[in-house]
Amino acid sequence: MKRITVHDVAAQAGVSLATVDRVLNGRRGVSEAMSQRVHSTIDRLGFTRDHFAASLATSRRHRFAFILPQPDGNSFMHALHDMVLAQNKLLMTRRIQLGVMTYPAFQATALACILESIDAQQTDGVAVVAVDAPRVRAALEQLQARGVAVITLVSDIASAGATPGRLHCIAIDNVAAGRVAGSLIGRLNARRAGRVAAIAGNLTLRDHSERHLGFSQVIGQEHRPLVLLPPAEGLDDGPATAAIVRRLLDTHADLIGLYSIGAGNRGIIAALEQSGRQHDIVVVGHELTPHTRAALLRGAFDAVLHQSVADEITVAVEALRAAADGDTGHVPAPIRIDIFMRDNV
Amino acid sequence: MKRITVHDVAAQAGVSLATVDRVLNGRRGVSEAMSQRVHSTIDRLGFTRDHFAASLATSRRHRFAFILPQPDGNSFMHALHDMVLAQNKLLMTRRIQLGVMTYPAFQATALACILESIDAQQTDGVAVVAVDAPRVRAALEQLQARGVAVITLVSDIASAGATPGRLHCIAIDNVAAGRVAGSLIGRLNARRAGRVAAIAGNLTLRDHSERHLGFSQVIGQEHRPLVLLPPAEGLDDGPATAAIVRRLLDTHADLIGLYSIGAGNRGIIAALEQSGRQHDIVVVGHELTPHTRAALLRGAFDAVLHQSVADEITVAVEALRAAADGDTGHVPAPIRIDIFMRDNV
DNA sequence: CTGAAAGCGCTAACAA
DNA sequence: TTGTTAGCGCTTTCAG
Repeated sequence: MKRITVHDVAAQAGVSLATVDRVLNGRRGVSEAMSQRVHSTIDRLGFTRDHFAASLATSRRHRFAFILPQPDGNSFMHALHDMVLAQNKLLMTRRIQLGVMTYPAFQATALACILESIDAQQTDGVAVVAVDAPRVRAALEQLQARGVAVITLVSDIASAGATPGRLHCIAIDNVAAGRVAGSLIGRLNARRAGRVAAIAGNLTLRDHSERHLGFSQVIGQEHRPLVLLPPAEGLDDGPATAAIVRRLLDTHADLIGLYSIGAGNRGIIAALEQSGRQHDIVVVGHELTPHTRAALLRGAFDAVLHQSVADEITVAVEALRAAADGDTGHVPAPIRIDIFMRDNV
Repeated sequence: MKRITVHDVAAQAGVSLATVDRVLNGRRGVSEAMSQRVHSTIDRLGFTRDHFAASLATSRRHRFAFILPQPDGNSFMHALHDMVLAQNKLLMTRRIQLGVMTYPAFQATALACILESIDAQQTDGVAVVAVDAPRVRAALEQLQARGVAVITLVSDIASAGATPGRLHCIAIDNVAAGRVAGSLIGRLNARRAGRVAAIAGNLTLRDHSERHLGFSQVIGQEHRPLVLLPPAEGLDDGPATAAIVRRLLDTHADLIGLYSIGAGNRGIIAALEQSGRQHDIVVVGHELTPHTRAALLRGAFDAVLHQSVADEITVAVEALRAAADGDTGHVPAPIRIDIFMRDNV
């Protein structure tokens, strides 16, 4: 019960190894007749290419750059950062090297500068947590023109016109996430009326604005007893979000729902718990971190919407590898919106 | 910028390839001094073993058997079945072969017979959706004694005594899942009182009984306005579960919560929608299938708890491979409890 | 206990 | 257009 190899195929088809290889990899330089013959013996023998041998023979290496905002106090970005480094260790054995570069959060110019400085010779692909700005978009198109595969991660850029600016966007469906938050806050407040608020980091980020869109759709259309306040921006900063929450609590005695669209959850949790009103307000946030997890367990948060950092890195690397190997037609797996509540954290 | 290979390590350490290989794979027959020397040069040079070459050189193949209940009308089991076959195609290229065997659902004896008939020579590992019964347990221990790696999938067996009966259990935390269901039904019924019911397939299955345990804990301890009815068993059968639901609806005008612990969701959905009371009752079920998904979108179901079939197969295969390669110390990744609601399906 | 040499199955120069 | 031939980096006999 031996394995069927290219040798067997070559012998059976009466051709050489090289011909089999050409057919197998769809390379040109094979006559139609030969190609047919090889193909038919391939599936007559039930041959399947050995992935390990193939990878060994092509001594190809890949270098991918991950460009992320500086984590600062942002646990999610911190986790993303760490996960890239962790994956890098594992991927070494598979001939893939990951590098990380960071830019100050929200700073389109800084991000663009980094993108513009990337050496296309040294880099096969780039995954970027994008800031949606013209210069960033231009830099990404430039990179693609120089043969670097580009995907956005977590937050996308606008795709105006014909050229998409990036190959894929690896992220959750943020409008849907906002809708989930809206439904949760609406339904957990069933038979109750009052105001609800949403706090974003920065509404120029596409992920934040998309979440807000979905949220306001659901609250506005399906939960009429709830009144949505105008969105606030806390720049993903703990003290800033805490101040916003304190102001909301002071101003609105009837606040019964709060959606934390971005980061800065530590500030939100602190301000809520200081007020003692955390159990009267349904709170939904994003990204499971030690802080949001603890808040869920204490009942300060009611749900946390999450995107698996591990999945995102895996899918991103896979997409970059496919692109670098010229495998068009690769469709990256969608990233699930995970809902965490007290009992499944 | 060449890759560092075993040759480099051997040369630098002044030993032969074979010696490097021995220390690399922790094989015996190397003096302590040699071992030290090789180890130090390995991390001096920052050598990492090339996964592809290693796999190619060891022409090892693995055959794993998946033993599942017959899907019949059970969409989840059907998906599991299909996923094993799909993964089998992909894994062929990685020298892993997956086989599927089925037994009539719930039938411990039939399952035991299959397990007892497995050829330990032909099989490196077994993943089984278990029925918890003494003879099944004995058969699994027997298999392990004959050198076959055994893991349970989705539903576990009791682990009495010292010998665990299986190496790992790849499944969600079913008690936690039941708790999530309880919290959802309790909280979505806030400020309301009434009865809630749970319908299992068969409470002798550990996954079903664990879910029921978690559910009754939360309802009993945290949602006092809700009264939990005794559990019903529908044998994962559509018509049977439909009949149960109809009886519940007739008997209890104040039914406001329903937890579908097992399968047979099609029957539950049909009976609910026939009654027209589906929007007055908070319904939580398990496993996202075309039917439960549609029910979520229509509002007949309020939430679906899900275990990713793809993840489970992947983790199971990885665990079996590790076991077959003698890699004790491998810890399989936990399976997440996914919560799906209308907007994130 | 250590070393030399022959593959694993596929790919890619280089010839023909 | 087709064939020949030498590896890719590691493992594994089989001698020493």
